[in-house]
Amino acid sequence: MNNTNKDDNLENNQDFIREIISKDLSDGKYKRIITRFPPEPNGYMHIGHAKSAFVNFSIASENNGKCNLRFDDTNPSKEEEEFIHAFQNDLKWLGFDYGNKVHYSSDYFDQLYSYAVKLIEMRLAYVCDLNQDEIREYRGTLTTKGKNSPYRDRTIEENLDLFEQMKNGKFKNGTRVLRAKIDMSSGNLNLRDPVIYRIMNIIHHRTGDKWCIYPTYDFAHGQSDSLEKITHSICTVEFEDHRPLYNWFIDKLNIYPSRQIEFARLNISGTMMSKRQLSELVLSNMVNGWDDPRMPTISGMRRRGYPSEAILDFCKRTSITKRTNLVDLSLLEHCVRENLNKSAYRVMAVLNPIKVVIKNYSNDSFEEIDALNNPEDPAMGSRKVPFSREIYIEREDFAEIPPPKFHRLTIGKEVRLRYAYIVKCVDVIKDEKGEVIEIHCEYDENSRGGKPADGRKVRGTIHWVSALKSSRAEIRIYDKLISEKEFDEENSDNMELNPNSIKVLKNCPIEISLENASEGIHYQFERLGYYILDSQDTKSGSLVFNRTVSLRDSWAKKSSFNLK
RNA sequence: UGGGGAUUGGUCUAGUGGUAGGACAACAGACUCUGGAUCUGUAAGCCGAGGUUCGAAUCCUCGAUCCCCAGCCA
Repeated sequence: MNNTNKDDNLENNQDFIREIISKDLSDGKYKRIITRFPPEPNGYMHIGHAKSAFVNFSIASENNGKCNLRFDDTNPSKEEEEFIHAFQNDLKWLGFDYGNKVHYSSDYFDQLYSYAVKLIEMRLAYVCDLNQDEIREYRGTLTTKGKNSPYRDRTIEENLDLFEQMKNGKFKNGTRVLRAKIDMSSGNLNLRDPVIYRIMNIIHHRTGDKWCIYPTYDFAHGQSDSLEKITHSICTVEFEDHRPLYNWFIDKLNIYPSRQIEFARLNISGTMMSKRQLSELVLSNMVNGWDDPRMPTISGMRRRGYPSEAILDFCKRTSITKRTNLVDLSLLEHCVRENLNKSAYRVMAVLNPIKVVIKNYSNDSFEEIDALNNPEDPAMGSRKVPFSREIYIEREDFAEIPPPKFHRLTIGKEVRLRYAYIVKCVDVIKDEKGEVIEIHCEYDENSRGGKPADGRKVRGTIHWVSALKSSRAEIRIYDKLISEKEFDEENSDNMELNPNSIKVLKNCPIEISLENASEGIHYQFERLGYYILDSQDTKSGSLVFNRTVSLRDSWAKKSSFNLK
């Protein structure tokens, strides 16, 4: 019984946010939980967003509540329609249900404007004529207090009039702002009379030219939460010191009290998660668009072949805390492999081919060998793979002078060609430089299917592709985007990609059944890794495969011989 | 004497005064027609110093280190 309890506890482990919510529910504070996922449409959705969406959507659904998708579109200078569509597409692909209503902060521009007027009327906001530099000067520094703006004590009437003129486009960009009147001596800089409306003569993607003043994040986010009756507004820790401001507006405006709760953002080794850096990669063409398979974007991962279930599983495994973290990429890859191992079709392809001639096999014929589509799941059936006198194998699978414990092909030794025959290497042919260019073997005709008739053990099994009857493909191998473990956010000189982040192999022999490969199907190239057809660059007759992730390779690690 | 947050094996995390547990990574072995998968095992941790207590990762005190904040970005 103790054991049972212990197991239950382990499974029901609650993070601190779920604890808060459970308590709020049991205290009767709320009847129904409403969360929100509030991306700014200024880039594509990435795995960090996915984590946040996962937290918000799953907490809502666990409690029979709902989660609103809300685009935080208060800054028309950065936001674009394209990103809104892309986000919705990615969200759907991941399986998040945001119902049929999409919310926008811009839905509340009218309401927000009247909140601002209300604040002015309460003497809690004022129009400030200081320019940007002056505002910064007056704000003080981290260790010194700020001082009051000379415009802080304008009359309500004057403020109302000026604010209306701001709205009516009477002033140029940057000449005036509306500020909340709080406390210029606060230790929290967010409370030193924060700007809540700024003049921007820019067309908004949804409201067009209706507005030339736009609310800032601080003035829009909390009130939008409140208007949607969001019970728990979950965001990342860098907003922690905005919370007093968030609460200040709710309090002064006397509106529905949403509660902001912060948790640490997700970081993954070998990649970067900042929207700024990611868009820089795209804009500078350092990568090939937002859906470049090396990108940590959802569209990049999809194109690379990461299944949505694996991404969700990863989000679930990286739990919710406030600590700064750097999750090892290997956890994500583990989730991907675990998912794909069960579902991917096995096929054979050779990345670095060398020709093998089977001297005692008839020259002019080929035969069809049965091969399992997935040994993990016999229900996935089998297929025919053509076998012939000339085949390709992986260069790494042959060694003239084998290192210790080498279970592959070497002169005088036997190896099994997967699903086909046992072959023994009898000779090699070298070029002028002494490099092996062709391997000569003899096959055991009584080992069809890979089973020697006399039952002898053959330790090594290698993959192969018929030279007579096969196809060709371009294969793209990816590695981590950046080589440094972490790198400086602000220093863009540091934006150096891992030079090996992509490797393109052309004209690789692949099993002929792959000519019918279709988009979105996951394949395991046996002994190599998981691959998927590239959705952008595959044309009929010219196949391009992306490596999703390699198979774990305990030999490569062990063997200094094989180190690349 | 600015404000806010955090600190458990290499990494992520559980623990809420009573044997520090899990996952990833690593290592060793078993098994195997994928050196895959699977299985078994090994190593590895409470930031530090005091205190309270029969007993402290947990409570108290002092200290250390790291992260965030000086956008009219979010």
